[in-house]
Amino acid sequence: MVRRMGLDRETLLIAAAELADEAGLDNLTLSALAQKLGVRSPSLYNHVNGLPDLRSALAAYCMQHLVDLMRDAVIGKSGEEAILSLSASYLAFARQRPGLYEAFYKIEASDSPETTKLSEQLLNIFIRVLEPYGLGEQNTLHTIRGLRSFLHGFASLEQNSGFQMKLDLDESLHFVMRAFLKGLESGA
Amino acid sequence: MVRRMGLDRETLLIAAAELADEAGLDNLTLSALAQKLGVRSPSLYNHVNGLPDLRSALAAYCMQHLVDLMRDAVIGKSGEEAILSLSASYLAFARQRPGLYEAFYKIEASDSPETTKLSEQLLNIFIRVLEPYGLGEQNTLHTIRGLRSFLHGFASLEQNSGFQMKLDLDESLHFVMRAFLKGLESGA
DNA sequence: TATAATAACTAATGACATTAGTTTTGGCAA
DNA sequence: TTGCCAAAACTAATGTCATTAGTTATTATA
Repeated sequence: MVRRMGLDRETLLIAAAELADEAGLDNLTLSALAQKLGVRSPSLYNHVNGLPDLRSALAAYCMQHLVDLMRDAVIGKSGEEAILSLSASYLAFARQRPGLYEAFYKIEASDSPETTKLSEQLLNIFIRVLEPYGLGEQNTLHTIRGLRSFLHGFASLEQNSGFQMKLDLDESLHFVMRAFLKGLESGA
Repeated sequence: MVRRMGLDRETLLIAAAELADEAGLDNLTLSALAQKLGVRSPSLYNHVNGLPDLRSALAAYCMQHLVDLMRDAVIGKSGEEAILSLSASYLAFARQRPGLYEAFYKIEASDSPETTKLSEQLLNIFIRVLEPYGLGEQNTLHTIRGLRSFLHGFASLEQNSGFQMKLDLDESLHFVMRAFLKGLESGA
């Protein structure tokens, strides 16, 4: 049952992610990808349903990375330490894989069962990590929205050179996160 | 010196912004814009230096709106009230003009003297509004990075249907902002 | 009214994505 | 080993873009 010859979806995705990281998601074209893979571009349609499907697949691929990374980041940690570790990992990933991260946040809308499932897994990590704060259901969800917004916004501004100031990025992250968590503790 | 006939840059930008709002920035093509304006697409080059220039001009146009809006939002207000008002205005704008907002954050890098100037104006509004908190220079800048990240991330997730949960968006905004500001007050 | 500048136009090119139809190839059953 | 079938590659063609070059029309002003 296993095809030995030619491409498979996995290697195609890996190459696509590399291209996106190198040149930006906008420059990930089927032409360029085909060329990188030593193939004519219509051949890619045997593995991927056009450019939209490729981008959606990249988003899922990215989310899978993020889930693994973030689970790893909180092992053996709890409370503030866990949240800070998780945040730092998130931003480090966005820095290392800018094109892949771009694919993730330019889809975001759960456009496939796979991304929906991964979204839930991400959500659950946040919920678990916030348990020690005892915020209650509603406020936990508000808090998660806050954390996701902040992390995504920070990553996005970083990518688009939105931070011009000569000021250490990690210090900014740390300062802001500590302030927010302190506000949470003091009972919002 | 004033040309009476035909297009000018202003009406072109307004039409472009409308198109972007209706169909998303990706679907703002020179073809579509020309058609909307009753003109052939090469004619647009008399007013705009290709698509990249158009998008950059839209970004500046958006920033000008934002500066005006945010200045207006804090008139007669100070402290927490001013910051909450400013945040709400920012998000309201992103909701109302999604395509225009997209142009803004997909450029962001100060790619022209105009956007650089507008960036500084935006920055100064934040600085002024944070003065009552007496955070000192460094921490003020960290805080501004936090606010910008959060607001941008929130707007971006909202636009990409990143918030699936049945949970009021304005309440999330309010909860998160209050927690953060509380954390700031308690001396980070 | 004639001229110079401006802004529209047509035509052409090249990069894409995508589709249809054809050929090649490799696993598997006889 | 041989022949078949399905998968995956290919070529050819189409249509949509952005962009450039070169041409025509129009308007303000001298």
